[in-house]
Amino acid sequence: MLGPAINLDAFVPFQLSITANAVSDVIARAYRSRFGLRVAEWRLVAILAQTPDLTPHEVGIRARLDKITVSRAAKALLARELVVASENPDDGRSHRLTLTIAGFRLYRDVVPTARALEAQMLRGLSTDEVAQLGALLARVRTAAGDA
Amino acid sequence: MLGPAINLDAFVPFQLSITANAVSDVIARAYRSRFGLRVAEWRLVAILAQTPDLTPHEVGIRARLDKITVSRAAKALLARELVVASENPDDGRSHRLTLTIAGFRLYRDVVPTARALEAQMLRGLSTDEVAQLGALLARVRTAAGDA
DNA sequence: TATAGATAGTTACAAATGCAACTTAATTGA
DNA sequence: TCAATTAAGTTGCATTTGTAACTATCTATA
Repeated sequence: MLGPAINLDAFVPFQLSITANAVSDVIARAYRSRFGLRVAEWRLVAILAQTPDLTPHEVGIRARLDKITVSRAAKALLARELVVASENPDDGRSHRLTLTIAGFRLYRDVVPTARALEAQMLRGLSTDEVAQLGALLARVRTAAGDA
Repeated sequence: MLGPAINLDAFVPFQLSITANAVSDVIARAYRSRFGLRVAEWRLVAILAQTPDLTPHEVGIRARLDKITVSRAAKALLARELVVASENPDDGRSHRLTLTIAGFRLYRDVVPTARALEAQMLRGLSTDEVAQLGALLARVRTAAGDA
């Protein structure tokens, strides 16, 4: 072996992957079982709750989801009438997505769960440590070439 | 809305997910294109390089992979003769996995790439910050109920 | 020492994800 | 202005991943 072997447990990409998986497993199961939402759908809801009338393209940028995933998530939400699509006067290829009243209601119901799960995962971390974690992740993301 | 809305960008599970995805995209593509390995297969190789003669069950624990994923990864590595299976004298249901010479050679070839990718993602972080990130991730993992 | 229950691992099937091609519309620039 | 190129979004197909059921073996205990 030229150079030291790799101990997986000390390998940051591994740590990151297993942590994100552990967290997202818990969250994905909770959203699905309680609200019938996949994570991508939840992201759409959360984004549209803050900013209505976004195109799928704009949603994708904010949610960090590719266009196919946005398309499928939007399809599911449209079918459940949690979202409506309206014409986009600026671009005929596209349309604008907005939450319906039911969509907002769902969002309002999900938020406490989302907050509680986040709090559970961050229990034991101080406010400073949470901020540190966020900052470190942002720097890693940039270095990894966040697309 | 009861309580504040959720800003996805400030939501730790979201930050964690998009960071892990950004990192694992880069890594998965590199391993696959350069060595024909998926991430799970790479984990098996890395673990068996450190500790030979592990059962799939033991590999799964160390690699944080479920038994199906280990089974499939082992199948692929066995087919490429990067790994061999031998009888497990302690348990007839199981077997022991070990890297072949070719497996070790592959490992040796992958390590520099793995190190370089990790370094790229951690560029700009001090040694202390890397340690901090690792420690914070470990604590989040535990709180998320690392299975 | 039978036998019931649990565990290791694989296989078969279902669901989700990713890629490529397609449609429609906008943009560019002769 | 009118091709040629680019971009938004969707659909279909292939690959990947996850779930359930199954076989074989081990463990516990009556």
